Amino acid sequence: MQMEIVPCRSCPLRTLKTFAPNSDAELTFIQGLKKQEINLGAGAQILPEGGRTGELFTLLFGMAFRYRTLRDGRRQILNFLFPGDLIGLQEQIAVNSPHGVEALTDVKLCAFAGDNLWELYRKHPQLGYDITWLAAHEEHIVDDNMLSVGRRTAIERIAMLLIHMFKRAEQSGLSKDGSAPFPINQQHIADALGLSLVHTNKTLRKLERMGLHKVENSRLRLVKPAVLQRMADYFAMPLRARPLI
Amino acid sequence: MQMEIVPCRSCPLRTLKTFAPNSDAELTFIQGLKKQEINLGAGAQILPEGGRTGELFTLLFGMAFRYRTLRDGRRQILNFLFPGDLIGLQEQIAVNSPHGVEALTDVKLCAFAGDNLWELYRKHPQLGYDITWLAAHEEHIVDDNMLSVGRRTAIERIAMLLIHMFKRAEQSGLSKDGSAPFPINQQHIADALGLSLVHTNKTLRKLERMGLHKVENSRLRLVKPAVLQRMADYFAMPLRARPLI
DNA sequence: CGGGAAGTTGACGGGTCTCAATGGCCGTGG
DNA sequence: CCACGGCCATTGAGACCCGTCAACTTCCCG
Repeated sequence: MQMEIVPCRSCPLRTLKTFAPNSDAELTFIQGLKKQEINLGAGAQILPEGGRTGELFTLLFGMAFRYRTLRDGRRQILNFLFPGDLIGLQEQIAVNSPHGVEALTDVKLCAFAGDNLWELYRKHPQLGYDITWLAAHEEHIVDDNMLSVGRRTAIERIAMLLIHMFKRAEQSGLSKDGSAPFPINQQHIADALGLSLVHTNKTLRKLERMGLHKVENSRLRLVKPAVLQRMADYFAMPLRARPLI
Repeated sequence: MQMEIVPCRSCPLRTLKTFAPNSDAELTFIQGLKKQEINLGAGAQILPEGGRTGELFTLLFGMAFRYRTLRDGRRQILNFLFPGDLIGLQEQIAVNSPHGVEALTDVKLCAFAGDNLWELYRKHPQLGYDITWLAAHEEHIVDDNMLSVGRRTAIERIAMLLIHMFKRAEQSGLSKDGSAPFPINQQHIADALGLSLVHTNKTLRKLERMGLHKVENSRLRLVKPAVLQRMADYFAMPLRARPLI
């Protein structure tokens, strides 16, 4: 899993138009914050639920998800994480991490010491603003999921999840030839949508039989995106270019 | 509804131990940001869903809620807002407000011009950090609700909501004599928990008949908080004193 | 006294859950 | 090379939680 460390300046993510450019001074500073690069395998716990690491990560490569569980094991996936997403911000405000983060694929993380965060705000206010932006953006995604889980029917929820995963992968430069990586199983989908595994399977198959999407080799293809969007009452908001720390 | 404007320095909220103190310079700066004080009646739209005001508010007095709706009218309440909560931060990252905010009681708002936000980060990085804290904290609350809506049963959800509302009111200095303001009707509860109105009513009555709580005169009293907490698998995280902008 | 909003209750139907069994795929070890 | 086990996907049957429909009451306020 070990690979040479990439300088922030030539981070491959920065070539994507999804991300806003940073000044030279900012890049130098970010590089200074970077403590190490961490590679983990699929299934690894990036943050333990209820634990504490004090570290802050940026996901550089791969996918992951945030989750919480009840004592009897029921699990709720809060949102999925894509390259460029920040991990561990909520830990900064609480004594313990309120949620766990688990890798879906092999991942590469950029690790910062959490106690450097204050220095960032002081020396580079723009980067502070960017972190707020990322926090607000993640909340927006959770809001989206909340609307699904609370008020959409099972078939609408699944349609929504398919669209959402596809769009996010596209924005992260992960899709090609009209298909996006889809490294999750039906249990993940069920836990993200507040459904049972069995009902998730049946609903997913129904959509597939209707010819709206296809999953092959852990890749997702939206065959009739317009129908899916109508079904899910999907509406995307235009966003600023997102910051990358 | 009009009342005289309170200087931030003598804001009654600042006497609560819930909130972290600010330096003199910060208070002066915050006072400078303050554009006006706005009073609205119960039921007023503070932020229109899908609209745009560009303003940022702090809720000084009263309660409100954030929500999103589907085109056919299904509504999901994302979280409830208490004094000290920031309103409109997500608007800063998007072209339009992704959610609506509605007043539950008569409210008093402290209005800032949204485009001053950048100045705040530049001149008072600590306040920038505080805003990130508030954003992360609100996300944590939405995470909590997400776990309820996705994975708790109806009775567990309602127990959770009762505990949560009570604790939040306590922290905001709103409770007295062991009872907290409860300015919401059963439709609000249903929309917050992803339940139907009828089922919410039946479940709420069941808890009341079990003698676990009481609602009288729009005030909530937890009669057997320990039982409710066990029922809901409730666990509160210790937090830093929260910032107040 | 009238009317509307909110709460309450019963009956019924259905969407979703649970239980259970089967098959495919794949890595491992004999 | 094949047997085996484990993970995942799939499917059917039946139960139950929760939604919908509808009627009625209570409360408040004009």
